[in-house]
Amino acid sequence: MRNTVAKQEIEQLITTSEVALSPSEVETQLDGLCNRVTVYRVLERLEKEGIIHKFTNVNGVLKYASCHNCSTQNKHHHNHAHFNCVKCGDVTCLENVEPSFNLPKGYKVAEVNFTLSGVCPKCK
Amino acid sequence: MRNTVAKQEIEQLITTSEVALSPSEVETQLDGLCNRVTVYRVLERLEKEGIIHKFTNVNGVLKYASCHNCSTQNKHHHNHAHFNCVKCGDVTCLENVEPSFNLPKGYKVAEVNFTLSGVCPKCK
DNA sequence: CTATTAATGCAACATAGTTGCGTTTATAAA
DNA sequence: TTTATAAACGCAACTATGTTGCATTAATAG
Ligand SMILES: [Mn+2]
Ligand SMILES: [Mn+2]
Ligand SMILES: [Zn+2]
Ligand SMILES: [Zn+2]
Repeated sequence: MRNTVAKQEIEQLITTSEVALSPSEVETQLDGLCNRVTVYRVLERLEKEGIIHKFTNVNGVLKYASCHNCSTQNKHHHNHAHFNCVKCGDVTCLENVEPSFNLPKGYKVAEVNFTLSGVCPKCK
Repeated sequence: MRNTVAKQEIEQLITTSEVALSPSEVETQLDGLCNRVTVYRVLERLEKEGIIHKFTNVNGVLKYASCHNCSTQNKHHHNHAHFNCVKCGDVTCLENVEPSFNLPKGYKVAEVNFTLSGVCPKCK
């Protein structure tokens, strides 16, 4: 994995962001630093390295946020909730909120996507 | 709300389906009965009437499934889990699986999207 | 410094979903 | 039964999101 300018900038952007970002939001904030396609590819790379994680927002749009205890070795574990505020539009990780649930016999879970929408504390 | 052919067929299709359907899957199964745009519009109408409910699948694609205790009066309540089998591709409602979780103070939840992916009992 | 190949840019494509507008048709009133 | 009305529809055009192939550029190992 080469340490390119695009990679550095995008990593910086996401790890310092308070909110989760979509590829198009990343592209906008980079303001022409690199091509749209490169944004997608770099985000994919960063995810493989365990630096960021992705999830599908309530509306179906892909979002990325930084990881806290992941790496290429330690596989991603992101069963935590994500919250989408309908007022400010912010989408944030709720790292400490993990849903508990009981599946019927026979289901084997690989991935959990738990997304909430509503009003965040800032907008309340 | 007028009782059109397209509406009847689409309602039939979804309420008798064992799995949740995306607009394009509905379109395919209708085999040219109506326009693609009409599919989207009818699905929206059926949802407003409390006949079907929608959710965002793990991959971000919209899915619809029939409701069991909803109506225009009784608002939608669909906090139940949805399961996406990575082998057969089926997406199903797990009506009896509702996640429990504790949010930090100040969050007001409006919608819950809880989607699981993995292997279903049939494919195990 | 040079060779290798990962990473990039570009163009073209694919899929999902939306919008405006003129036409059709379900329904209720005459 | 006929007619008027607006809900529903079809079509075309558009936006957003994401992907792929291929030629070019540039990070890095030797
Ligand atoms: Mn997260
Ligand atoms: Mn359901
Ligand atoms: Zn907010
Ligand atoms: Zn299956």
